[in-house]
Amino acid sequence: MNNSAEILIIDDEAQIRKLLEITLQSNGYKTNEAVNAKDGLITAASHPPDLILLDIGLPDISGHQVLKQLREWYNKPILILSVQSDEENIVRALDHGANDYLVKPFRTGELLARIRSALRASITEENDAVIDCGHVQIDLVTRTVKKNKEPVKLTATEYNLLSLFAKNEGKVLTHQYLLREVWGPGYISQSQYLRVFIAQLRKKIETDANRPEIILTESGVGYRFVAKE
Amino acid sequence: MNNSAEILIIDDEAQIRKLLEITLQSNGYKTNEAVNAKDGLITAASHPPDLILLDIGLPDISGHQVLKQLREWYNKPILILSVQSDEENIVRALDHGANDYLVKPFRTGELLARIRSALRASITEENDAVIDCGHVQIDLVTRTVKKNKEPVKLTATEYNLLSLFAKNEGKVLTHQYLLREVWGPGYISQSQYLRVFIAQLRKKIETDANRPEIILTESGVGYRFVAKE
DNA sequence: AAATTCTTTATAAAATCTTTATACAAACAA
DNA sequence: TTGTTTGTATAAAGATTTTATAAAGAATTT
Repeated sequence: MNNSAEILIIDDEAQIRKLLEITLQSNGYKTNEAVNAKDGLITAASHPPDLILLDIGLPDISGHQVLKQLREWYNKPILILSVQSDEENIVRALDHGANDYLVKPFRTGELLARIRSALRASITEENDAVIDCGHVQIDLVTRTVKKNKEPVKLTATEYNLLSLFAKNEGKVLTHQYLLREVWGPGYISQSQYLRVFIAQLRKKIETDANRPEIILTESGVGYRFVAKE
Repeated sequence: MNNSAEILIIDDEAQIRKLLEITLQSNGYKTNEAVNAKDGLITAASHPPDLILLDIGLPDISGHQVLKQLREWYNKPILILSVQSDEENIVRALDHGANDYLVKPFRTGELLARIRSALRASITEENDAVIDCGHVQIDLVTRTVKKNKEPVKLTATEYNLLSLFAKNEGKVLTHQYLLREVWGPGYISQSQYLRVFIAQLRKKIETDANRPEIILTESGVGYRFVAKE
C-alpha cells in the first residue's frame, strides 16, 4: 500500500499517538503529530495535511474550539476521536464541520476504513487557504491581508467581514446575512454598522475608495465581493 | 428548516421506515421509500435522491450488493444502517463506497447530524442555477444578469421582476400577479409601476427596446417572457 | 492611562422609486 | 373616414429611501 496521504494526529495521549502512528504508517500513510491544541493548529497551518485525526479531549483548548478554528480555512477531512460517546458531543462536532466521529476505544480496521472513505470523498476539493483577488490577498490560515504585497492592518470585525466576503466571492450577500454572521442574530437590523465597516474596509483595500472595485454595493439588497481580472 | 434535500430510504422494516420518515420530514427533508433492494435500485435510478439511507439486511439482495450497484453510477452520499456491528461488515461497506455506517438502534439526533455532515461535504461544486434565455443569462445564486456575456446592472426591483419572469418562461403573467409578487398585495392596481419597470428592463436587456423579443406585451392581460432560439 | 476598537449620531450624496405628463397604437362606433 | 376610448410606452420631475463618511462618545484592550 502506498497512499502517501499525510495525516496529522492531534492527541495528548502518547499511547494513542503511538498506536495510530504504527497503524497508519504500516498502511502506507505519512504521519505527523501534535500533542496539544496549540501545537496542532500551528502544525496544520505550517504544513497542511490531507486529513486530520483530532482528539476532542485536549488539555489546553477544547477540541470543539480547535475544530472551529481549523474549519475557518481547512477544508479537507477532519475525523474526531473521543472517549465521549454522548449524543450532544457527537452532534456538536459533526455540525461544526467534522467528517466523522469515532468513539475510543476504536477498532483499527474500522478507523482505516473510515479514513479511506473520507479521503475518497475529498479528492475533488482543493484547499485554497489563500484567497487571491487581484491586488488583494487574504490568507485564512494566518488571518492576514495584503494589498500590493503590503500587509494591511484590520481589526477583528473588519477581518471577519472581509473573510466572509472572500469565501463567497461573486455572490451578493444581503445585509441581514452579513449582520447575522459577523455580529450575531440580534443585530440584523443594524444596517448602519455595516455601512461604517464597509467604508473602513474600502478605505483600507480599495485602490480608490470613491470608486470601489472589490466590494460593490447592491443597493437595497447588500454587497458583493468581486475578484477583478 | 427548509433543506428540501431528497432522501431515499431503503429498508424492509416498516417500523424503521416510519420512524425515519417522520424524523426526516419533520426536519425539512423530502423522503422516498423502498421496501427491498430491487425496489430501491429502481427508485434511485428513476428519481435520483440527494442522499440514500440503506439497510444492509435486505430480504432479496444483500445490501453490500446494492451498494456496489448504486456506486456504479450514483456519487452522492450513501449512509448504511445496520443491526450488524461487526468490524468486517463496517469495513466492507465503507470500502465499497458507503460514506457512513450507523449501527441500529441509532440515535436520531446523531443520524440527523451525520446526514447534515454528508450533505455538506457533497456540495463541492454548487451548480449555479443559471436560467439561460437566448443572449440573456440570469444567475439566481450570484444574483447577476448578463446580456451577451456583459454584466447588466439592475436595481433590486428590476431584478425581482426579471427573475420572476425567468422562472415562468413562456407563461403569461398577469398585471395583478406581477404586482402582487414584486410589490406586495397592496399594489395590485398600480399598473403604471409595471409599465415603467418593464420599459426600463427592456431598455437594459432587449437588443431593440422598440421591438421587444424577450418581454412581450399581452395587451389587456399582462406580459410574457420568452427564451428565443 | 493610553490606545484601540466599537457604537452611535449627524449630514451630505447617491440611487431608486413614485408620480406626472405626454405620446402612441389598436379597437370600436358613429 | 373620423373621432373616441382604452391600453401601453417613455421621459422626466419630484419624493423617498438608501448609502457613504466623518466624527464624537462609549467601551474595551493593552
